[in-house]
Amino acid sequence: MTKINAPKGFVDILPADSGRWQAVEGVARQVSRLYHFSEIRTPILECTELFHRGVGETSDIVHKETFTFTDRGDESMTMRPEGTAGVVRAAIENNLLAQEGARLKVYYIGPNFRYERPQKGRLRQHHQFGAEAFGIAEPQQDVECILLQLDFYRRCGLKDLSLRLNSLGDGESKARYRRMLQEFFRPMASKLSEDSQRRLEENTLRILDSKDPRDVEARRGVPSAYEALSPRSRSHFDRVQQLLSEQKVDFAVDGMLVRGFDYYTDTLWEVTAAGLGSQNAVGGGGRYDNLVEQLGGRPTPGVGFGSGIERLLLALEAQKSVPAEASAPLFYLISHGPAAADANFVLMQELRHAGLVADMDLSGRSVKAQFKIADREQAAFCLIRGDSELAEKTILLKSLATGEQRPVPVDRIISELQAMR
RNA sequence: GUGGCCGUAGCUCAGUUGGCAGAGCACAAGGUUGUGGUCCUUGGGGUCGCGGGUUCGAGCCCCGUCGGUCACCCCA
Repeated sequence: MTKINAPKGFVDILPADSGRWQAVEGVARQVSRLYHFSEIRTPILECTELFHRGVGETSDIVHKETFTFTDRGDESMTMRPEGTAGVVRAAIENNLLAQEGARLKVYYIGPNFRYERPQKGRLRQHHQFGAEAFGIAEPQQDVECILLQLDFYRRCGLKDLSLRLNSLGDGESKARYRRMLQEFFRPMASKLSEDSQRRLEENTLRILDSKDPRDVEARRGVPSAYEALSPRSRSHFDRVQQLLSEQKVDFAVDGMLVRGFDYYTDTLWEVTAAGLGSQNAVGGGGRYDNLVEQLGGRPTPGVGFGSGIERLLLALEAQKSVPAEASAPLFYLISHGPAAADANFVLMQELRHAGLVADMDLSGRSVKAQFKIADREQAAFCLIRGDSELAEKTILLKSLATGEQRPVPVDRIISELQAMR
């Protein structure tokens, strides 16, 4: 039989790693609760139309990176490439934003799918912790989302991160800036990279964050987005910065920061971290005041972020602070002979019912082998029984840390163990 | 979609001008007839990614292919 592998860019999260995932997810849930965001779980599969209307036809993510297929009913379906569009769809569909003045603060943890070539920090299935806040257009809401995201990193122990901020303004400001850029770049179009020459008409803003040296050179003296901002967008962005400063948050305004979704308006931000390789963004977000209306809801402002779990774990690993969930001590039962093994199998279940983590060998291995397993599994204590203990109605309690052992009457063993837990 | 690098034991890797496929770790048994970690002995493990070609002979050379990885594009 030929071996079957996971699809390219899809990876297993193995027992050796799942503790780290649980730790990080635990922090996400805890910090979300503190900021009074509630969990929402939306489907992984959505109608393709949602992402075309939401994320945008011209964005690369929808244009060439979606897992899209036709289902048995001839409907075009797409594995979600990001979290926001589905959340907005769900909020509209379930009338969570139907009332005037409706507010909604939600978070999610789950997988996203993008058909790309894998590299360090990039997979075809990756996981994000994200949060979205609807109904508040004030800059305070942008800042609350940023603070939530940074607090998440802080509680995970992530150091060495930097927050970059930009504003492309509302729809009119964005269109104005786009025209300014086209006028700026057109006279020197031939000096741009091939990609950027194409972008000039289709996706002008993207020229700003190109890494190609020719583009870096060409955009010297390029007008900043701030110049194109409407007075309202300008004061919104100023206020966001002011509020962040009041919170003593370090940030840098980066006029070259552009993000991949078409729906962003006004504020957008990105957090980068050390140790991630070339793909160094650990999370990013922004405001999307037109998205709810675009997807058929009542006009409702929104702002939120998404943060990559894999990249966070990579960054934590690089800085050598590996999160781990505190684990309860393991009690490993050791049997000499089949009669003791039978008795221990019964006792093991009593330990578990008493809330103690217990395990034992079920394959009749030698006592020595059982001890080796207990050691490998990092058991805290061994409970040892043979014929003589059975006769005396005792069991030996041995600490694997100190090597000390003493007999304990079987009918008192559970209360003894609970006392030292 | 494009480019660089890498595929040999469960893991990390050696393998000389083409000449009997190896080491360390891990795993198993024993040293100790009822006691782990350290130590010693022994043992099981291989389609050298796959398919062709050159050759008396290929892990090694050539062609193709698949997979992995890093980078570009783009993004978490």
